Amino acid sequence: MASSIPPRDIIRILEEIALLLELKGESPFKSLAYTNAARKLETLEEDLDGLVRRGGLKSVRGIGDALNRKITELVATGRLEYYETLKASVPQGLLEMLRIPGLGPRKIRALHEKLSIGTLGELEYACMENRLLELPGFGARTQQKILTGIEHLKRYKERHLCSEALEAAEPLLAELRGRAGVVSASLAGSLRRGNETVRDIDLVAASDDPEALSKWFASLDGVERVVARGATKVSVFLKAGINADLRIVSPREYPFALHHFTGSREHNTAMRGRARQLGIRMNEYGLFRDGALLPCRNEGEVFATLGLAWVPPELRENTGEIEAAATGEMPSLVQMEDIRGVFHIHTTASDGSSTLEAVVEAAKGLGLEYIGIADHSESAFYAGGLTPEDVRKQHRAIDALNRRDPSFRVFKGIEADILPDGRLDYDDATLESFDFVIAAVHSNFGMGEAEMTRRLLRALANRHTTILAHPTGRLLLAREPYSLDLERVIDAAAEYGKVLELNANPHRLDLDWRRCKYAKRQGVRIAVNPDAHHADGLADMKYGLNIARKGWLEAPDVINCMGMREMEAFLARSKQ
DNA sequence: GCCGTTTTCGGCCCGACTGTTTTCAGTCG
Repeated sequence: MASSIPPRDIIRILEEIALLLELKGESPFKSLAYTNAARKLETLEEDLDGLVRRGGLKSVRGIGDALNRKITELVATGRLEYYETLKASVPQGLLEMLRIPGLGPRKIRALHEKLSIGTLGELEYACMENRLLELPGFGARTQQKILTGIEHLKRYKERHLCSEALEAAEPLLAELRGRAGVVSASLAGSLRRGNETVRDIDLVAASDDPEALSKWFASLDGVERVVARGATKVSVFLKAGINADLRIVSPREYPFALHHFTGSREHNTAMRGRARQLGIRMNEYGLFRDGALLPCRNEGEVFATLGLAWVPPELRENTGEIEAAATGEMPSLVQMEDIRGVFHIHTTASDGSSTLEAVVEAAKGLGLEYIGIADHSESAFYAGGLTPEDVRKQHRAIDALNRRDPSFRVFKGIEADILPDGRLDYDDATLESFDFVIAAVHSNFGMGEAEMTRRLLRALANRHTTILAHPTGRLLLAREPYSLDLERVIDAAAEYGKVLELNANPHRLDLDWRRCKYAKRQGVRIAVNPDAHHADGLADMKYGLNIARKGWLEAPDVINCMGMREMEAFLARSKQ
């Protein structure tokens, strides 16, 4: 029984059912059950097909009889009759309307039932004719807000790369921290949790004069307009094209608020559940036993009060971090200071814009001990791929550099195209001449799952392959991953002792953090690679490190943490 | 739709803000 549908489509369908149920006015708890189930599947560590086959789905907490049947039907047939019937009974436009801020399922239902509005276009037109004013609960401001929201949907995407959000958020945070009267301030939300894409910027600040701070924040230079402003919360839309929410709390409340607004919601719910077991009520204002506050000076004490070790924000997704914090098994996550060298760097020899010498200097400036050059291979003519003659020339240049400075090592590598049949695009003699080979798919993305998986398995089986680059080929917010059986690819990497790349470019961040834990458990090591096309691109390592941490990786899991000598031995060994 | 050391029925996290009301419903996180 091979699945005809990728797990991410099943997750999407469950999420859509949740929204459709809300739009139909069904019990919000029923809708929540679907959202929770989607969430469970998303963080499932076992292969979904296998789980369904052995009937283990039902043992997943949050999946009962009904969801078990529905997910099984999806896996087996690729379709779900319940979903199709449900979908057909709700106009597609209503789903789109959920993306308008201030419009939720109930208001949308009213619009549909009372004014027969079924599309965004109809909604916009009705607003312009002032027809929303007829409805109870709607007024002129709501109507204007909806019009603005529609305008927005047209102008901006709803999600942002973490890199872009950070670029907008960091100056705000710096201004906040520099402001007199601000005792503490921090990023919060998905940005603090290190997610690859975010919806908005969340900030938390401690101050004894919230009114003044809120007013000042709303008037900052980067603010295009104020969305909402109350005593404890300011929401602004930035000129950078992203929303920023600032929560202002008292210094006493700060640790609790920081934890609360960092989330994730799933993590918070689980934390509250744990608190309740201990007879403690938990909310953004504090931990309370019998109504009395249990004071905490920082987040660490909040966790400690619940008998937990501090959980790094990246892990707060309720995927086992609370259990680990309870049993003293919290991983010691990899950090920038552990990084001794980086691979996957392009130079002017192919499509990079910095010379070999420039990237070497940049890497030394960052305190690295070694780098691995990996320009494109011959069949990547779009990127100026290297002919075997170009390769020999580059190797002579690298040898000269290594002779000049024995304290820093430049490894000779290549980003070799994986041809559609899974072969690498150089002959054995050329492949043999590199210290390492990064195998990568850059063409024929559209092949089916079985064929793509075979292609990657063959590339991994190649004795010259050291690292598999950007394993799924996704471009965040732009291109879906190619279809492949990633579990099998990870398993094969484990079997052949190959390294998987965690591409640190903020557009990729591929391998996905949700799969890192599985790779780690299979014993696969990860290379966090900047895929730099310019010396400045080395700075992208910070995004890759975020994701590695989010994937529970520790220094021994990441090959970049090896020192130069250890790396020389490792590469020599992997060539045999 | 899920779940159970108080429960197989009756809960399901909960508080702030907005806009429309004149005490509250809807939305959001």
